Amino acid sequence: MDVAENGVQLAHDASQEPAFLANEEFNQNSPKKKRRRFEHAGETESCKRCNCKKSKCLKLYCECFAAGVYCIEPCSCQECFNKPIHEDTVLATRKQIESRNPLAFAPKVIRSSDSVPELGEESSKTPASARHKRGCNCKKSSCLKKYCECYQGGVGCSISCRCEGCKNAYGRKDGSFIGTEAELDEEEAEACEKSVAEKHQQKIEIQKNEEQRLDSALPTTPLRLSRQMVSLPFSSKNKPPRSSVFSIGGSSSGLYTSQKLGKPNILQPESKFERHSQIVPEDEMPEILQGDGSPSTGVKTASPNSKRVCPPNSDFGPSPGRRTGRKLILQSIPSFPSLTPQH
DNA sequence: GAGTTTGAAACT
DNA sequence: CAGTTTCAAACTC
Repeated sequence: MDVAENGVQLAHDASQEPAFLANEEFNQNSPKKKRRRFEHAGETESCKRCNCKKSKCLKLYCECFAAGVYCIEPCSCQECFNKPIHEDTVLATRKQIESRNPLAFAPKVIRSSDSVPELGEESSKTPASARHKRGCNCKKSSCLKKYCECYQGGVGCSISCRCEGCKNAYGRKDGSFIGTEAELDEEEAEACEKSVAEKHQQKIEIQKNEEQRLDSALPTTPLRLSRQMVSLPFSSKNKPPRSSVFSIGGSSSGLYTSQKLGKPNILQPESKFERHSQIVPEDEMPEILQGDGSPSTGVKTASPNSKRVCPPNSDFGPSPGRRTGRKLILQSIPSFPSLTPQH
């Protein structure tokens, strides 16, 4: 039924709406440019976008919407309402969803190196350095495919999962770690590993450095925010920064950021995340975690091929923003900023 | 590329 | 809260 309608009622609240994405209006309704995920081919620029047909991109089914970003050109969605033009609808809908589930837009994968929200106990058992917020409910995939949100996020299953026959390579529900991440790396590890395995194993050092910086700022905050969906490659290509370049858009970071600083952050106790988004100068640092992070550090990724895959949510939640080339780290954006109950 | 499978999200 | 339906991604052919 009408999602839009329902949402509208709340719309007035949207007045606070932050800057969503910068945008103009991109009708990408053209079904022609169907571009699935980054599959194998165009990992370069088209990392991933949604392909919604019925949800109008106003439900969590839509990855863009779920991630808190507007749909942009590469999307192949139809009847998309997840655009700046329909800002109020989007915000209203989000509110509605959040009212139902406050954590709906929170990062699904929570890095719990040290601070585990609630599943603290198992955190010690699970090897993975992160955990899925709600846990999966897989029955047939054995948590070995991307159907599994835990697996997809590169994290192990935890007791919160209700999966059956869990074989999650990143860590099973029962705590038995399959151990060898090596296993992973054969497969798509290439993709994810960059975020996961690699991180855990090789780049520990770098990670430390980085994390110190980032984490220090946000101890508990999921980094998922660091979505670097920048399509900067245009810099030289001169591709018109179609509004869609959400990201650095100056005012908008790509997420529907409502920067109400005083908001009660559910996950983030500290309300002081200013949007000092640390933007990594792309000129200098193309990709931090990417693997090729910095040659100088020497800790580079082990992957022979420097294929940069853009994991949907490598380690931080499904981020539509793939690390295309450079990354913009906005650590400050509240994960589910958008609409916090203003009361 | 079309069709199938899968599990989250949404709905009842 | 549990069962069912809807949905879009992941996957297979």
